[in-house]
Amino acid sequence: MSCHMEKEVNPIMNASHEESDLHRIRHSAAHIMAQAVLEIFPEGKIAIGPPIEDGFYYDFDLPRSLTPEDLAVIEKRMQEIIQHDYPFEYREVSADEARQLYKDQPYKIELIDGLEQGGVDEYGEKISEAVVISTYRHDGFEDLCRGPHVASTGKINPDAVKLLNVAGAYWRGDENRPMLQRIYGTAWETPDQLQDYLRRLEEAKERDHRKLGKELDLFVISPLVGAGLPLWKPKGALVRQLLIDFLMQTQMARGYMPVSTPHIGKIDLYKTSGHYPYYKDSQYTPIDVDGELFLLKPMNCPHHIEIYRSEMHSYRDLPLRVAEFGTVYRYEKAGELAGLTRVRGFTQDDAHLFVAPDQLEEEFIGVIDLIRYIYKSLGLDDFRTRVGTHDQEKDKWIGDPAVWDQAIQAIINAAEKSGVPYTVEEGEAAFYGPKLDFIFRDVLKRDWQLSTVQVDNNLPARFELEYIGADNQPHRPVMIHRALYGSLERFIAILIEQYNGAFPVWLAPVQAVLIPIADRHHEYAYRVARQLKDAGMRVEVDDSSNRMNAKIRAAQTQKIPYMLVVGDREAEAGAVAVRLRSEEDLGAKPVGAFLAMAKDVIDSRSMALAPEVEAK
RNA sequence: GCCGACGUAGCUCAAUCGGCAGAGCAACGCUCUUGUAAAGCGUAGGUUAUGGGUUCAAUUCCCAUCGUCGGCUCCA
Repeated sequence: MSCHMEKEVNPIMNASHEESDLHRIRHSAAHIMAQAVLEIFPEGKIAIGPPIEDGFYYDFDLPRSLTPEDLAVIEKRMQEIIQHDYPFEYREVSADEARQLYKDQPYKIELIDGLEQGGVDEYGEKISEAVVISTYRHDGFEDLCRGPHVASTGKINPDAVKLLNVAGAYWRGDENRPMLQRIYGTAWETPDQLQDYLRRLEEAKERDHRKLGKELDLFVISPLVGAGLPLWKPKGALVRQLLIDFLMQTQMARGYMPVSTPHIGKIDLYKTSGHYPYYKDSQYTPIDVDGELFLLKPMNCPHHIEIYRSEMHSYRDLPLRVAEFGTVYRYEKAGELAGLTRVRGFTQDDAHLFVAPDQLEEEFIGVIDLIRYIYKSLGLDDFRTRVGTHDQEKDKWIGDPAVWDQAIQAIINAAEKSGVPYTVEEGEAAFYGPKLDFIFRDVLKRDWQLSTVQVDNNLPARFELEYIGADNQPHRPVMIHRALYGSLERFIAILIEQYNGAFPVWLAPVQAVLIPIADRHHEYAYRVARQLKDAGMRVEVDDSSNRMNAKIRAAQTQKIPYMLVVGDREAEAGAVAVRLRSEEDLGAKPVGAFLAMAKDVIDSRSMALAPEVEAK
């Protein structure tokens, strides 16, 4: 539930390309790999092996763990099989024939049972009726499969296939079932495409926020403090603070009011809210304070509600918007932690809007507008939105269906009027109400749910919230939970990767570095630095004994937007020689002219470093 | 939590079969006073993640713990 959870959307595979050549190649490569593995481990059991985005995998139950050396052997054997150019032969079999064929393969038997009963297909997806059971055979290997495949193994380019890694995976994705070994591979039409893909993987590694965070001194995670509890170093904390200030200022201009609440609260608070005990598993053990139990807060909403309840409200007060950068703590299993994207303590840019029911749509429009403004300011333009509605069939939601329908309609109307493209996805709602999520696709083509706007009629009821209407009667407000950055930690991780560490000037921890050529230029460099600092810029002087070239290299590595070289000529002219991190040389400029240009770039939150120069 | 890999100086990495723990960068000192991506020389820096075990001898082999990475599961 949520008060906006940081939910991550995994890379989505586009299912509509089943018939494509790449799909066939990858599916066929999976079969060939399974053959090669079974040749090495004749007693091995095979599970499933589908194509996926960028490649394929196959799951095995083997007598021992696979090593990287095994992968090399398997890959070599795959290439031989490919070169033999065995045809793929399709045939249909009855369930009994299939069971006979795979009598030593318990996972296949389970799949066959599923196919026969019309329950689930070989990928575990629901199918409505019994399907034809088919196999594909090449060389001596016959696998249960609906296809399609390439005509023969030789249609695959042996130099465009590569096995990548081994990983554990539960059979049927169920943690109560056996852990299998999954081999991931990638396959393309040409060796060039494979090389491109491998290069993309390398690039992703270079952009990784964990690597850049270290190199740029943004944050550190200390095992002594604890896993999943990041520490912000001065430069990272500065970026974080700038993002907080930007959003808070923007929000206040739009009628939000800042509030601030503590990190713990009585367990009774969460019992009233309904969060406890249903979400016990992701909460930490309660703290005993003089015999009374307190929880580290896993969400901010109950605290905010108590602020609302602390006084009487008139309909004239609504919408009432309270906002806080609130740090919450949630238990994540050790193996799930990852850099800043999955942590145990994180800060939400949380806001709760208390509105009259008839204000819902308009308030939603306002939130959508705010989100789009912030995204645009940060250069995040590749996103889509999703209206999450309740699952019609399951009993996973609470409340009056008519109220749900009203809320969904309000959200859709707001999306329509705002002109944001959206999809409606059943079953994606919070259990207490529908929501609108903003899903951002990053430079590495991964999808992340960033912003979420959720309608809640449940908490107002549980806490018996009221406002006095124009009719002098008490009425129940509707709550909107809203997070824009979501988790500040995750958001900054995404920004670091999006910018590849090169923050726009207004966000750059150091905006300019003065590079004196010789010691005799230090005094002038300090004077210019003082002038820029007085104007509000974040400036450093590199007064090390290094050569100018080394200073430039250091600044480039730190992705500092402006390098201001000062030597005899500049000192005499009252100028700075401006080099941009994008490697453009703007030449010498009077200090005042540089400052005016930089201030303009900063104040406008421009993504570019200078007018007429492209963002980089 | 589960499967697997890994953990050596602040950072990036070496160290043959179990036989004296090393380099580059960074730091510090000295020299050089420099014009758009790394000047030269020197100094210092280590309980090889932590704890235990095997051994004449452990960075190396074994066990446990902590942490990281790739996945799986989970993500209010």
